Amino acid sequence: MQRCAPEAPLYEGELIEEGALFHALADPARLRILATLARADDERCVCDFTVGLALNQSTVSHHLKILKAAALVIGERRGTWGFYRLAPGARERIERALERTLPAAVRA
Amino acid sequence: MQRCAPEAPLYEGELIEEGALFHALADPARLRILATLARADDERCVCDFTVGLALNQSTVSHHLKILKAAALVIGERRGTWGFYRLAPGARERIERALERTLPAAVRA
DNA sequence: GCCGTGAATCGATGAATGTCAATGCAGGCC
DNA sequence: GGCCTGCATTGACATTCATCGATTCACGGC
Repeated sequence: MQRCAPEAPLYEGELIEEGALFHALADPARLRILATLARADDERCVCDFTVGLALNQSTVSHHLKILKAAALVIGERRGTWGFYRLAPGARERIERALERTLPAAVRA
Repeated sequence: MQRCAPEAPLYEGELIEEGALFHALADPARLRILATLARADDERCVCDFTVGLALNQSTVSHHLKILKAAALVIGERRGTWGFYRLAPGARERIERALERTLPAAVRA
């Protein structure tokens, strides 16, 4: 392969963390969970999602685990029920990841 | 299963399109391509990515196809070489998808 | 036309993922 | 204690995906 330009290094960052964060957002079921929590302003029971999404209970639990691993939600268990809420600063973390990838400020 | 609350519908939108958009961002190689294009302010040759990323040429082409399908980049072929640039409004589309999912304005 | 070159496409393969059924676990209630 | 209930975890399975090698395609130069 011959070069079409003398030199052209590309962005050096690895963006592994950003990829993992966006990956957690790459599923409609997880997005609906996040959208619901964002509009709730308080916690929601796990059974809400089991009923609302047309998904098995174990599948819902699986998605919640992924969202928790990505630090987008926080979960708490009280008695028999489990409650989840949006993690503080969840949107800000996504916005920062987006800013690191596609800076809004036009380049030099 | 018994309900922990009398009624609790969840977010009604399907968020399929948003999921597909975030999926395009859910890979470090694609993020590096986007980050490079965002900082370039003009087009970049495909061979740049083939050299820069430690990936096969066909793999790079595959990722570029995904980014193009997500309308995040636009590609053009001039002669033997192929050139890609960031699609106008790419960042805005992502921000709107984020806004639909996690509205910044606090809820009613 | 015939090569050479860069990029796109095809086919295959191994890994990761979403989903469900079954099981395990912790807490409440009798 | 024994049982029920809601959630988490495990195992299995089908699908999707990232990656590569080989092939094909489009263009330029001879």
